[in-house]
Amino acid sequence: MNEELTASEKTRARLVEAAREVFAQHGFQAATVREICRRADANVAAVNYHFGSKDGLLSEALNFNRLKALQMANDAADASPEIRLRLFIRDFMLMLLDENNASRQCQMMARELADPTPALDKIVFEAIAPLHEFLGRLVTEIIGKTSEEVEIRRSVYSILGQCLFYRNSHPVLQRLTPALHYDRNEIETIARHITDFSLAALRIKKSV
Amino acid sequence: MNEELTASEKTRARLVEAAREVFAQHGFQAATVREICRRADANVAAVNYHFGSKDGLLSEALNFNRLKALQMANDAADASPEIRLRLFIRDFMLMLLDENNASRQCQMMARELADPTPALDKIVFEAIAPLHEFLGRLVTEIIGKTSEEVEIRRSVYSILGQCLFYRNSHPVLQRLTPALHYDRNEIETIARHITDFSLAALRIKKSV
DNA sequence: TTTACTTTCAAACAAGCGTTTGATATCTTG
DNA sequence: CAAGATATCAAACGCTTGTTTGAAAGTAAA
Repeated sequence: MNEELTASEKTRARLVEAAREVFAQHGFQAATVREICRRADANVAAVNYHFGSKDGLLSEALNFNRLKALQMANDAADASPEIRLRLFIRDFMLMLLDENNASRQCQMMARELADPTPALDKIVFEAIAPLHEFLGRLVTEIIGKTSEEVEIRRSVYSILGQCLFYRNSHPVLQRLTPALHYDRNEIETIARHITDFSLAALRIKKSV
Repeated sequence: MNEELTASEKTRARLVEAAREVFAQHGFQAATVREICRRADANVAAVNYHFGSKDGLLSEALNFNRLKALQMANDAADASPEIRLRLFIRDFMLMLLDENNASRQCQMMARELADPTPALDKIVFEAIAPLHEFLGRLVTEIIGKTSEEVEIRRSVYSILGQCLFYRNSHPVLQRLTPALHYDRNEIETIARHITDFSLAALRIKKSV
């Protein structure tokens, strides 16, 4: 995979990968250039040489391809909106929570949500706005087009809020139930719960 | 109100109040003692003189009385569990979102959830664990005692996740819908939505 | 008023941060 | 091979952080 890359390009790639790990784990502000370089086995000056600044590295590390691919695959799926919602929540939670996840962009994203950084605008308009619109369409399909837009939006918030809770409150949940760890089974069970909970709520709205 | 306090006690009180503002706004780590002291009109050394350290100030600033009072009042209310859930979510959201809220402990708490600090243990065991248990009892009353404990817990997470979303994702939501601002009406509408959404989902569980 | 104690203050400290520097090593190319 | 561009490195820079210091100001009791 790397045999066609120059040494310099390898360093860049290692830095980006290490940055994703550290940003996802600590958040942008708490992450330090020195730790990123330590993990990437690179010199402290490497970040500024290759990316200009810590901000530049963040921009480069942000990549929403997997999140976009997930939505496109879901749109293409030949299934009812209820089943597509179930599918999406499952895939989304796997992205959010799987600790062995190679693509940590989603985790980084979740971390940035509460903590504005110079890159928040890019995150919001390239990834979050489309994600909200995607979920809005799905919810509209489920409860029908008669609902007001603000009601659709609040339902999207209810779904996203449930999903993000497991990530945002992870340190707390781990203290409350020390045995907790997110293996694939656990994540899928959580996703099933969120889907059942949300679909039950949406069905009521539909019938109203 | 302050006429019985010595000058030293007044300084302490100003520091605690300023700390609550700054911690709630920026989070513990991003908050600086210099800004706290500036707002409290005190010298930079005052924090360490009166509280030993920034951590000590955080411990002092944390105060869960309002959150506890809210739960006790709710327990004492003579109403169905559904109505008590509605009441709680409304009061909780008013605490979480009201920008003119005099008691910012809840906002501070919400900020700490994703960002472990030395005070997280205190927050978790003095405030969050009781809050989860409180909601667990309420949910149990609604869906009946036949449900498994883990299912109750996940429903509590679904409710809390919806509530906290509006706070945790506030910077994002404000970029997505710039007109957004949380006045009392808006907060109560949000609380109503979360309650309706959650009760609809819980009723399904009840009948299963 | 004097004495002892408490509280405030400007200044400095040590540590950590992102970033810059200039020399050294490593490639690429004529 | 030699020369020029590119990449890495240890070291330092300027800044901010939480904290400490020792003197000055304020307070209270004898």
